[in-house]
Amino acid sequence: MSGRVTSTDVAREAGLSRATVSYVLNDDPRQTIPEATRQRVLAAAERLGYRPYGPARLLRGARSTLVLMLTPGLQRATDFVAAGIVTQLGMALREHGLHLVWQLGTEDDRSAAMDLAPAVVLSSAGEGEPAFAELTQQFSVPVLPAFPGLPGFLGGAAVTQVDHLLERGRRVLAYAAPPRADLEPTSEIRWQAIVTEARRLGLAHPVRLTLSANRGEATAQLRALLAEHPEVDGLCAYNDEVAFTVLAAAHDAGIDVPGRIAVIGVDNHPFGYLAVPALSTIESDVTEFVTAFAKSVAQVARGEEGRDVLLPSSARAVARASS
Amino acid sequence: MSGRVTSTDVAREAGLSRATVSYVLNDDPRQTIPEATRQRVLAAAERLGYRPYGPARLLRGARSTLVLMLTPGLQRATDFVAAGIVTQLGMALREHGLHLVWQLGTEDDRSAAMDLAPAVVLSSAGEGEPAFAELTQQFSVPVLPAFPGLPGFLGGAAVTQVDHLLERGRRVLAYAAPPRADLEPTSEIRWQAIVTEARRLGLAHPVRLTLSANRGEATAQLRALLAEHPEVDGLCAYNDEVAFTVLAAAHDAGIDVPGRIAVIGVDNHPFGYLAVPALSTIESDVTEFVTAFAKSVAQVARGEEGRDVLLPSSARAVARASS
DNA sequence: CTCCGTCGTTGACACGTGCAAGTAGATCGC
DNA sequence: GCGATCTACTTGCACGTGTCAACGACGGAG
Repeated sequence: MSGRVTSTDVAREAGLSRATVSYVLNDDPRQTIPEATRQRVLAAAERLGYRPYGPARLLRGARSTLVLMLTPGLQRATDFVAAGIVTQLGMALREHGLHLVWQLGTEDDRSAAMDLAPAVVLSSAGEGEPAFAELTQQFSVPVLPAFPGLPGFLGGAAVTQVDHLLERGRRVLAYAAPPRADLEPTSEIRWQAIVTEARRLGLAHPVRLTLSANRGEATAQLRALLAEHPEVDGLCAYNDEVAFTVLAAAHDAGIDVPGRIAVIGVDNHPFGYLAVPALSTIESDVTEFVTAFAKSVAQVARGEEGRDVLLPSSARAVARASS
Repeated sequence: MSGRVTSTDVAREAGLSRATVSYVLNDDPRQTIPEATRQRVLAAAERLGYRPYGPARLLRGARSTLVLMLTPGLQRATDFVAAGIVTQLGMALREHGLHLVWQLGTEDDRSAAMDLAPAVVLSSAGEGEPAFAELTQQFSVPVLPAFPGLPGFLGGAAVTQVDHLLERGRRVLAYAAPPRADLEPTSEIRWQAIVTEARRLGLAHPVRLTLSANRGEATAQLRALLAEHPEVDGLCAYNDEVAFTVLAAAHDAGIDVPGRIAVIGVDNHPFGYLAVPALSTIESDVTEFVTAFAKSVAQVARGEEGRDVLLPSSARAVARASS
């Protein structure tokens, strides 16, 4: 590396020592520096385009400003919820002087974070999972769950779905699960929450259906479901994508929504507003979570014990034409 | 930092010098090391859980394995195209020994990359934009456009839209632009490509419409458009989100799609398959771009001159019920 | 004039690593 | 038998930074 401008260069340019330069640029309050030399250093630094070299200051013992977020890839369109949280979190952390960087892909790639030496690592793996403990060991850095309290968050949305359909006068519910096997754990949480809430409200035990991703098959499945369970009049979908599948199937089967059956999704995907009929859904306001979580992460980054923050377990129904 | 295990610790544990430890762990081919000591070092390192400290090796002059991607936040659901490219690129770069990290948000935050000292920076800003030159100056690191040849990419999709509608027997086209002002530059590229292709094919000059995000307003707009231009029988949407708006408006207005007007979007959003009617769209295969681009980035990271790689300007029509 | 405190500045060290150069001891060539 | 080569290591420097302790100058107090 020949091209790097070091603080030694600045010192030479300003005709001062490197120490003085360092004191000026970090404006160390314990040092008294006359305005004249201050300006001299600043001018020299500006002239040379000096930028302190991160690795060197880290080596010296400075705390990193980096927060590393580890998640699997963004394959599905519905991952936009997580993407939104990450985006917001990045902005919130910036106000604490921290910088969020995001690494997609398999989490077992340990060498990744070596070069960047983050202050904190956020992992999408839940706190209980084995991958989590492994990470803590791998980095010599605190590891936090990226989405703490996720089960409550997921369950809360499902509960709100049931409450909303009850308000709309529905009494016998179905649950549409996604076809992807890797979503099974989350789907199970939603399903259990729906079952529990239905029981609490004195409703009939809900019917569960794993909906095909194929439109024709989904149509047949929906027809069969309503034939077999004619009393079903409301449907909670795993998320808006599954809800879209239900709407498409209902349209193709000539089933009236919400006349014959009411449908509600989760996520408040922007396309839901444009569905036929417009899709009712559940929206979760995560802004207060994000700000609280950012503060907690900042504490951990400073070496303190971070306060526990959980994703909100309450959610809001967005009522549209499909329910 | 008390807790860090250094190579000195490993050396002491193995009863050898630090240099030997370094040679073993980096298996330096210029050194001959007997298997016995080799194992001794490896065992000691394993026992202590030693992980070399990235900043220190960077300081020593090692090349960083990090590639920093800078883009604005992922707000809109349609950003999933970019998200997909980023995900794929991350995997491709890993095969070159590089690690992609992604920072969302405003690009003017220069201090961000300081701590992580990347080998290359990828900016979503186009090569021509002023922000681009600024970045190159700010980092002392090569900056590449994250999506090179974006105009051709965008135009190619639009051209394919026109060709497809012509194949379907449509002769007079409309173009539906998005309401967001920040998309205007991209939208203009699409519009120009459509105009040019229509002229080349001897079609009438297309009609341009900036569609409201409000469903009711969009319905009125679409009605007015078809009343004013009764000869219009095909519509190219800016992307699938706008196309969804068109489909919703057509449904609400009682306009038959594709009977009265054929509609085609861009992006191949997964929800398009579930639209009413199923949305025709344009799909671009970026895998060969991604692999070629990853190779180019790896060259630049090694200090060589990277070969120019462009996003594909050709695209494929996905024909569904809406056209 | 001497002593001492303050101000402004500097030399020197440490952080953890990679690698060039050097060094004992063993082995080889003649 | 003795220098030359080779093996298996070690000593030591450099990377760029933050900061402690020291140091000269200077001015005021006695």
